[in-house]
Amino acid sequence: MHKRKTLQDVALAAGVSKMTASRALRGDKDVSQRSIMRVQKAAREIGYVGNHLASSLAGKATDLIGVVLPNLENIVFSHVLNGITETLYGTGLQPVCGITEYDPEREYEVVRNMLSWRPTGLIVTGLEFPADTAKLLREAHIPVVQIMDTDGDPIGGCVGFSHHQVGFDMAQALVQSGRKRIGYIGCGLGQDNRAQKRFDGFLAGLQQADVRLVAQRQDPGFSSIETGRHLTRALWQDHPDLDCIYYSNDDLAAGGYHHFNDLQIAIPDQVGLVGCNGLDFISGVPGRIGTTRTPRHEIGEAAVRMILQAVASGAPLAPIKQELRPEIDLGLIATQPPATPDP
Amino acid sequence: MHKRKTLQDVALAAGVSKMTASRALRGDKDVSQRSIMRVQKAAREIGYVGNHLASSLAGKATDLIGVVLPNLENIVFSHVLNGITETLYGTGLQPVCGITEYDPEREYEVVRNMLSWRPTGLIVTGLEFPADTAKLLREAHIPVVQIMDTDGDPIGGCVGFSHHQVGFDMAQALVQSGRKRIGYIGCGLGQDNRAQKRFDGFLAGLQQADVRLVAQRQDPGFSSIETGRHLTRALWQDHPDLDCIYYSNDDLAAGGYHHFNDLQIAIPDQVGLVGCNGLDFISGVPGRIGTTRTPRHEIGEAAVRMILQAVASGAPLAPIKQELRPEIDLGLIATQPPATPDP
DNA sequence: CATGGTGTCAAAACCGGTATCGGTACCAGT
DNA sequence: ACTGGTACCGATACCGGTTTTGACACCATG
Repeated sequence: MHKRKTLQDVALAAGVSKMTASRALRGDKDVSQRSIMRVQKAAREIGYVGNHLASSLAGKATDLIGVVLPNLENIVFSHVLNGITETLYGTGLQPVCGITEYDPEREYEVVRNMLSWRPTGLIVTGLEFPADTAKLLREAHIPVVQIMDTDGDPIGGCVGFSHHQVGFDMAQALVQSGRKRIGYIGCGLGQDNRAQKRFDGFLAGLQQADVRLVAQRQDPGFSSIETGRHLTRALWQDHPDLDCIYYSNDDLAAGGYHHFNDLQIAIPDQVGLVGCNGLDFISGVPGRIGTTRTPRHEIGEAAVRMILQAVASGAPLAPIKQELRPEIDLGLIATQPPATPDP
Repeated sequence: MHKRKTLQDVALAAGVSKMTASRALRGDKDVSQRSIMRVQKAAREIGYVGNHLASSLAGKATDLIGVVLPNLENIVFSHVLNGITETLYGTGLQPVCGITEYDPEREYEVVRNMLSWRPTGLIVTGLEFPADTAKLLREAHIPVVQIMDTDGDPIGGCVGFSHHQVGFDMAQALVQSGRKRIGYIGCGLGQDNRAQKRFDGFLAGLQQADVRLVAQRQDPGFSSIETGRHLTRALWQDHPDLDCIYYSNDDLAAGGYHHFNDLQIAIPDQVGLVGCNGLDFISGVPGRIGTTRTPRHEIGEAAVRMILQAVASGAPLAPIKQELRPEIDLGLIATQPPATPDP
């Protein structure tokens, strides 16, 4: 077994005590310039790499920010994580990421595991948690920020947007632009309650406008372009009179886009497609697919800022909601009425 | 300041010693069933959450696997990370992820920071490292696995594929399928030397087939569908006689696809598009865009297995390469000769 | 010259666990 | 009754840093 270099070794090599070496490396005061030089030189020469375990244990505070996300295949969360990472860069803090796969049990384990590293702050996804997980978060005594969703009561800080509102607004916008025969295609509703909230809001929006949802297709699995294509085919076969389809996200909408493209059905003239998230794909076909541009990167940023502020002030994070308004982009749907307008 | 519950508190509440409590919670032997029950009950009641810092420091081994990736916006690396996470799940080990943004200096910091957590193993991206970073890796005395690339000499384990070969094979395949007037579009060549390797291999493959690259367009930034569209427009304006474009990745190819779609130029009849990675988008337009399907999830899996094996055997990881062959899929290009064949 | 402040450093206590080792208590064998 | 083995438990010494405390040298001041 190899014996790693320790601070003691550095001190020995530099001819000072452990303490002085520690202070010198951390840039503490009360160390002579001469000692600093010698310690740094010694550390470099013997290839010393500090031990975060020891320093964090002794210092009672780590430089970790726990981030709990449901999934990383979904690029939405990658973007959030990126926002977090970028904002954290340079602050001396570091993100540690845990994945739950939308599994509450796994989520509990991940949160617990995070907390056992005594992080400085914690960012978790969503507002709803099982009782035991919520207990952990409440009693963590560190700043906790819940992200992505604002439809509910946060435990600590909260940054995101209302998915219900997003669905509602989109329904209203579609009806206003003249679409009346609207279908819905969604994925993973059982696991992802935010998609469910959007759908609920969408239905509420339609109802308020006195428009009925013509039909829907749902799939329990993860969303993908492929799935979007299949569901669209199925829905269209039964309801070729639709003038608009609302998808629970952009991946599915992209699948629909390809399907209608193959059929040479004009988008959005004959049928309008609307997704959610404003992914790269959407800007690849400018104006063709409507979407709600969600501020993913910004959510990551805001969450970090909330934590930084709480850490700086030393006060625990009170339940505060920060609402970031997503932006609806109907693209060409906004300007082009459906090809076969309602009588 | 709030005082966190410690093992001592649990022990006190359970009426046993700290040691017994420790053993009971970890499922060590030499503890009576009665003590186990009482300790577990006490721990639950006072809401005890272990301290990984302390246990790792005392136990001389963490349950961490460091993962160093250049970027997470790029879904390729998300997939790798997912493969790692999934394979690690249930082993008791946990991934910690660091992002370098292709910046060597930042990479050094990230690796150093990782090592300071004394992880059980380390997974890093790529084969080439600056001298100081390489030194860190060599002297880490833990299993190090380098992923994504096999064109070079690894420090420890190595899982990936040859990007040179991928480019080379694609060139050969395209020429064999009858494409002769070939252009190239790429991104971020300065930072991402794997894209550069593919390009080099591609050129070598063309040369061997006695075909000259007609033209190329490159952009220093990150790849995106938008960028692919712009570069394609630019390239096509100057060279409307191309019968094939090779893109450094699928995002760019998707941009090209949209561009030609708008122009109503037949794909792949008039111009064939080929990317790299086999992303979801490609299967969304089946057969229309060629690609090289890279085993991203598998790379993550294999890297973890290498580390697990090294940990189990206790031996340091010798420089071993594991080559995973990507799979070329030309789609319709394979069966449809270009519309205006070479005379 | 005594006094006190300042800059520099080292010894010791401590952070919250685990490894080690040496005890008890209890039972079976003789 | 004595021995030996086994199951269980706890005191103690760490792990590798940081914080605290205090000592010492040096200088300026009254």
